[in-house]
Amino acid sequence: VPRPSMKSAIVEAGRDEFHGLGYTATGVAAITSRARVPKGSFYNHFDSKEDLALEVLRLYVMEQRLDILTSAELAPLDRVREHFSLVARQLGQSEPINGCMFANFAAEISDETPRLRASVVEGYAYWARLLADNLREAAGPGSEFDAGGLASALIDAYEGAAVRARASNSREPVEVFLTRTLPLLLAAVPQPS
Amino acid sequence: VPRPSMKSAIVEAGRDEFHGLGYTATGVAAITSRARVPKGSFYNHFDSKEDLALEVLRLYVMEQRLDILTSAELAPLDRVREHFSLVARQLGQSEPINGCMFANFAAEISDETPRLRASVVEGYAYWARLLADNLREAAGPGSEFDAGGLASALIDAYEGAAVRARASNSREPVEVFLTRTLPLLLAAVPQPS
Amino acid sequence: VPRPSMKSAIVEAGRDEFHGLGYTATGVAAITSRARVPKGSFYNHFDSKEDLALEVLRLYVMEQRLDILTSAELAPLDRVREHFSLVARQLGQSEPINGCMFANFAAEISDETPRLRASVVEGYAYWARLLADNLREAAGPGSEFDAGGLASALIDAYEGAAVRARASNSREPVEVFLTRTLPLLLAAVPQPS
Amino acid sequence: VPRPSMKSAIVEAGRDEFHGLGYTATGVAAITSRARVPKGSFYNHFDSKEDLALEVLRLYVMEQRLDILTSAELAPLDRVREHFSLVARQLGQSEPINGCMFANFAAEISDETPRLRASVVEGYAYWARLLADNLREAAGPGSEFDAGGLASALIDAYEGAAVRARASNSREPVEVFLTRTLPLLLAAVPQPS
DNA sequence: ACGTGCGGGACGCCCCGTTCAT
DNA sequence: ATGAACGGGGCGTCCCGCACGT
Repeated sequence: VPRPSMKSAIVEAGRDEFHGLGYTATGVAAITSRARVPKGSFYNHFDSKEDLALEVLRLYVMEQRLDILTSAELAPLDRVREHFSLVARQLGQSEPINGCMFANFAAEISDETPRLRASVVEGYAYWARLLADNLREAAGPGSEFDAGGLASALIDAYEGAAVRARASNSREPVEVFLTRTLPLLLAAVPQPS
Repeated sequence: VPRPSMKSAIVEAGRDEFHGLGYTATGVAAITSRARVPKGSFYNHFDSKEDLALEVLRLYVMEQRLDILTSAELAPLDRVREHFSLVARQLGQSEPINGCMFANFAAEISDETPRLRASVVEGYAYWARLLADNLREAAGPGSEFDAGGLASALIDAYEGAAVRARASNSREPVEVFLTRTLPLLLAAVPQPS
Repeated sequence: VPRPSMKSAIVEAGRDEFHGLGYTATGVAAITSRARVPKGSFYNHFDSKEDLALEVLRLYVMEQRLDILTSAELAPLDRVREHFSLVARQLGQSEPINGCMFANFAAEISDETPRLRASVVEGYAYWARLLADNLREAAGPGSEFDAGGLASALIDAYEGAAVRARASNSREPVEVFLTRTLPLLLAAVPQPS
Repeated sequence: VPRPSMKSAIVEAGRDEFHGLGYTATGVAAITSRARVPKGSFYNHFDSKEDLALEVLRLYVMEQRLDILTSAELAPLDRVREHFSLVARQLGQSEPINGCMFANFAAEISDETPRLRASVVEGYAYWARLLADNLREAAGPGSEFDAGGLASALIDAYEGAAVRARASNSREPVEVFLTRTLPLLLAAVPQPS
């Protein structure tokens, strides 16, 4: 069986088109065409283009190396470093550089797509929670420390690098994030004595 | 002198629509409707929607408080702090929060709009240059210091906060940036003894 | 009985509109309106207005009484006479007189519509070939005779009458062609002794 | 002053654009652009695009070598031969071949442009009258002979060759007309004994 | 009972021929 | 004499629903 199912083909095609062109600029026809699926068949699997985007975002979260943030084999801060190192390198590998799908969606979101907005916000929250847990663990018990704020700061810095990399189609922002921003921010984690 | 030009009305309407809905999702009809001009008048002033966006971006740069970055009355680092404080506060004032236009465009850019991409990249470069000049001046002569890298880091962090604020329609990312990220990054500027 | 497709309605409406107003002056909206189909349905069946015109031309060829040119019951020259008699009479029957679709398209053709040009040229060549075959057969074997040239001359004379009839909305050019030009040109066919 | 006046520049530009693209496909903007004339200035000189076309047609008649048809130095039939020889050669010289403007307009004409139709019909009638006069003179007094019919036949044959030449962008129809059709038709003129 | 070709109308960006006010 | 206003329309595409065919 060459294709497991038509639905997954649509999801993959939608993911790639959304990533490259953006949500609004991507048409349903472009998705079904890329997926080699009959045009009218789209709405058997998804109620709307927005529903497909929701599914795409859900899978995108699972593809990010969030599992590393709970790895038992690494120290908390090493998990964070390794996680960002992997996703940032991955960000700069595609040609052209399409940025982070969360940032791209976040920039396109408006009141027209409330479920998309909710999904993005939830994704950010989930990501921030995982990061904050590690930061808090690294700081050790008893230390007064806004782990949530620092987690958000890390995400923001990464997302900003992602959009700038997309716009310039350059890996330079990725390098800046990894060598400059990430170490500076992680240095703010109080070390247990 | 012919009739009073409606060009400025078109530009303002375009700026607001682009900021709120995004470049792709904004139709020319929505722009002319908001500007209260007939549809056909649009193309007397702009050859295409992309050309209007270029003009909107050009004006957006001029509206950002970049002048503060060359203020003679402030110390270099204070200029940077004041600049980001103003633009970040401004970012969080609109209702809903529409983010930074540069980040929004950056996330929508693809090979379909090469002139838009060039304009965004140029805008980032100009901004980074102004920031780097101040950081270098603050570090003092003779100090080994990658001012350009730190300037890019500052921009990335701000832009990431902007997109997250837009997605969540929340001022929290702005606060995180001002209270967390900005001080941490500026602390990396070496102080002249 | 298959579901009544709207494609044929579109083709017929396109044929009539093209014939009456010309290719450029006919809008897709006018076609769909005459065919009583929604606008978006047009592009389910044709990729462009030019593609519809190609189909219309194809069918137009089939509607011309070219079959008479291969009739087994007539002598070669009688086939030619009968063919032109039928198409010329048909030309003058519509109200108003819309001319020959080939001539009309030929006059509108430019580099903007290369496929249309190719189709018209091919149609002329096909027509000329059928005519030349009859002329050659009428001349008998062994006679030195430019059948192709005379076939083109016949076509040209007919097409000229068609455009003049269209312009003047008069049947007079048709009569001139049938009573004057056609006999004179056919008299040039050498008779086998 | 490089240009005698703006009006003549508009007329020349209109003539060339109409000839190349056709009346409907030619926009007023294309005309003023080619004429290097301000766009809004068009309607100072012409009440409408149709009025410009009327003027273009009027001048087109004057540019055809109709004067030869009244030349005192040639025999009547030689005048006709020379006239068609000149206009046909001229027809095949431009690159691409744009056909005869009369035929092109005739094919585009509909009830939407009644004045254009009247002008084309009048032009044909004038042309036919000049030709018929020569044919009648060549036939000599007292001969029963439909000079008007033959003149129309000549025009039709020429016009048909013109449209076919335009469509195919080939000089072959011109040659066919000159070497085939024209001699055959002129042979029908009765010679005075 | 499912999967899809086609229907369906609103809308995309852009340009039309024309008139107005300066 | 002209640059802009003006509204309607150009062709093509949007996202989506329906009803038929297997």
